[in-house]
Formats: sequence, C-alpha cells, structure tokens
Amino acid sequence: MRKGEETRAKILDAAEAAMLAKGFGATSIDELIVETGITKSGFFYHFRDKNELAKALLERYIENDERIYDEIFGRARELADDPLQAFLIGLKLLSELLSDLPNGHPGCLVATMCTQERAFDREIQEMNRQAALMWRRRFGAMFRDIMQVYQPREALDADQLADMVSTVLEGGIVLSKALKEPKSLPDQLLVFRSFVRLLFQPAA
Amino acid sequence: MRKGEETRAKILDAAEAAMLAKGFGATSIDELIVETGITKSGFFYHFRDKNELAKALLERYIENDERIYDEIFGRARELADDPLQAFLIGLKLLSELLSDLPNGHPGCLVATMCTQERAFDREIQEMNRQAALMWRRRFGAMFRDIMQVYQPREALDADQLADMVSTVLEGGIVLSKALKEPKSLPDQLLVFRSFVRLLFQPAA
DNA sequence: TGCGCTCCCGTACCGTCAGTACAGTTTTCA
DNA sequence: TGAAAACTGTACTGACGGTACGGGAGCGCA
Repeated sequence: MRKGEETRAKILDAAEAAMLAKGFGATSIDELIVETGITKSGFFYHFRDKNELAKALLERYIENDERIYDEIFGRARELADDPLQAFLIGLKLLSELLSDLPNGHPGCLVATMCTQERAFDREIQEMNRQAALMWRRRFGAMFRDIMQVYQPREALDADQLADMVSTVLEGGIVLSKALKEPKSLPDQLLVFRSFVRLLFQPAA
Repeated sequence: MRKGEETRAKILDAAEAAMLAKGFGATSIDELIVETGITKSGFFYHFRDKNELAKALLERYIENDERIYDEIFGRARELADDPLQAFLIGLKLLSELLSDLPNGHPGCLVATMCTQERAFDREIQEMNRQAALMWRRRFGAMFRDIMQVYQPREALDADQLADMVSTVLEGGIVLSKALKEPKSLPDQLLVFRSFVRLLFQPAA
C-alpha cells in the first residue's frame, strides 16, 4: 500500500519531466519504466493505459499548482491589508519564484495537453477546462475585492482581468521556451503588474 | 515541377490541420497519405522524414503569420497617422479577425513545437526562436514609434511591451483552447489594448 | 523517336512502441 | 502466518516511423 504509492509517484515524476520536455507522444512507456526501475507489467499494474497516466499526471499537477498559488497569495495577503497591494505583492512574489527556477519554468501541463488536445479523451479536456475556470475564480475574486476599494480607470471585467493572469502566465511560458530566455516569463508578469497598478492608480 | 508543388502543398495542408488539432506525435504519416491520396513512398519522396515535414510546416506557417501581421498593421497605419492610434487600430482589427474564426484560432505551430521541444531538432528550435524575435522586432518598432510621441506613464521597455503582444496572443490561444471559449483570445487582446491606451494616455 | 527527368507507386521489410494476457513471485501489513 | 498488494517474466499483437529498391507514367527536349 505504502510502497505502491511510492512507485506510482516515481512513475509520475519521471513522466511529468519527460512529457513537459518532449510532449505526450514522444514520451514512451518503455523509457519511463527504465527510469523508474520497474517492468512493463509493473507500469500497467498502476495505470491501465497511457491516457490514465496523463490523467493522474494532470490531476497532480493542478493540485500542486493550486497549492503554490494558495501559498503565494496567502502570504501576500498577510503582508498587506489592502487588496490591491496584496495582489501586487503576490505578482511580485510569483515573479521572483519564477526567476529563481534555474532552467526556467518547466512548462505547463495544461498547455501541453491543450496543444495536443485530440490526443486525449474528453475527461482530460474537461479537467483542463476546470483548471482554467479555477484560475478565473481565484483571480476574479481578487479583482472584485480590489474593485470594491478602487475604481478602475478603464471599464474592464473582473473575470477578463483574471483570465489575463492565466494568459500572461501561459503565454510567458511559451515565449520563454521559444526565445530560450527564462527571464521572459517573470518579466512579462512584472509588465502585467505595472498595468494592474496603472489601472487602479487613483487619478492624480 | 508544378505537380510536385501541388502535392507537397496538399500534404502540408493536411499535416497542419492534423498537427494543430492533435499534436505532432498523434499525427501519423499513414493518415496523411490517406487524406492526400498518395502512397507512403510518395510522402517520403517529398519529405525525408517526419522532422522535415515539421520544418516545412513551420516555415510556411511563420511566413503566413508575418503576411497577416503585415496586412493588418499596414492597413492600420493607413487609417491613422498617429503611431499610437495606428497600433490600437491594428489590435482592434486583429481582435476582429480572431473573432471571425468560427471555431476559434486553430492554434499556433510555434507554441505546439515549444511544448514538445525535445521532440524536434535544433534547427526547428532555432526557427521558433527566430519567429519570436521577429515578433519582438516588429512590435518593438511600433512601441518605439509611439514612445517618440507619447510618454509612457510607467517606465516600461519597448521590447518587453513587444513581447507582451506575443505573450497575450500565445497565452490567449492556450486559454481559449483550455476553456473551449473561442471568444477569450480576442477578448484578451482587447484587454491588452486597454492597457496600452492607458499606458500612453496623457495624464489628465 | 527516344532520352532523361520529375514524380510517384508497390512491395517487402525492420525496429519501436502501446497494449494484452496471464501465470508466477515477492513484499507488506494486519 | 496468511491474504492482499505489488510487482516480475514471457510471449504476443497491431500500428507506426522509416528504409530499400525496382518500376512506371508523363513531360520536355534534342
């Protein structure tokens, strides 16, 4: 029971790294079992097929993602009472966290499964959708809190602003990878941060 | 010669649609030859291997991409002398173009090849990088023109702002696909447009 | 008329990979 | 100590990427 979880986690670790680097199709089960030191039968004991591996992978990824956001924006909220300040601090903390990754962000599993959508079943596509909706709810609530205190200088919807956070993160990851410049992602997040500050800055 | 080009284009058409929908790995050569009505030997006459197909695909995609940007921002420049107004009009035109795609943006090949980077050779990764750099040059020049006339309200670098255009486009595509909401991409572009307007709006 | 070139077909084959089937073995924990 | 959990081993199937190579239709040209 305990051992099973451990092996399962080892497979997921190897799979996540490989999938983010090479994509779903280019990652073979054979290579995963070599890396984790089990046999093919062992692999299929844990996962019925490759699709179920992808599902477990995505599930774990999203949970971890949520945990990180909880921590960062929770900490930011401790540092400032004002919702705008807290959000700006959160973006800064997130940018710093992303800067500290030596090889840049490893990639977002949600994005990789989006760009290869038809390779996966409906269940995975729905998990992806729910993840994006959770981001919208999370950041949307923050923007609504901010709007209770500050009047935006442009009439923008809280949900659209929330989606902008996801957009900048996902787009930043793509751009960073394309340019091979890890710094681009945290930089783009800071540009967005400037925009948010400008948007809610009281008219002089 | 003429016939060869035609067949080649037909393969590329089928491949592009399939790759954007399913990803690289999930697109089989067998299915491409069925769709284009040629044989396997015929396919390998045109492309040495799958990687070379990807290269030709990316090349064609980037050229087309550049052409579209040339048209849209060229047209925008005709409609307004002021560089800021021209850029804002360009973003609006681009947003409208993206809105008019019935099934949403089919996906960016640069992004799909980024999320599967190790599956491709260095040449393709370099093409991807050059494409992103071209976007930076293109939009960077526009922001520099704008900055000659308008003082930004936040100290932001023209190149970082240029990267923001790419970021919003790539991120918007990912988000649109994840959410299954084609409208998200053009919406996000308009949110970014508001930010740009706000950034260069003369202080009241 | 026939030569050569482009463009493609047909066939046979190889290695890799996902996945199946199932019997047997070790490990773990109650 | 015994049953369940966690594997191993072997043998196979079918799809796919890719190779090899001979052949042939159509076309331009001398």
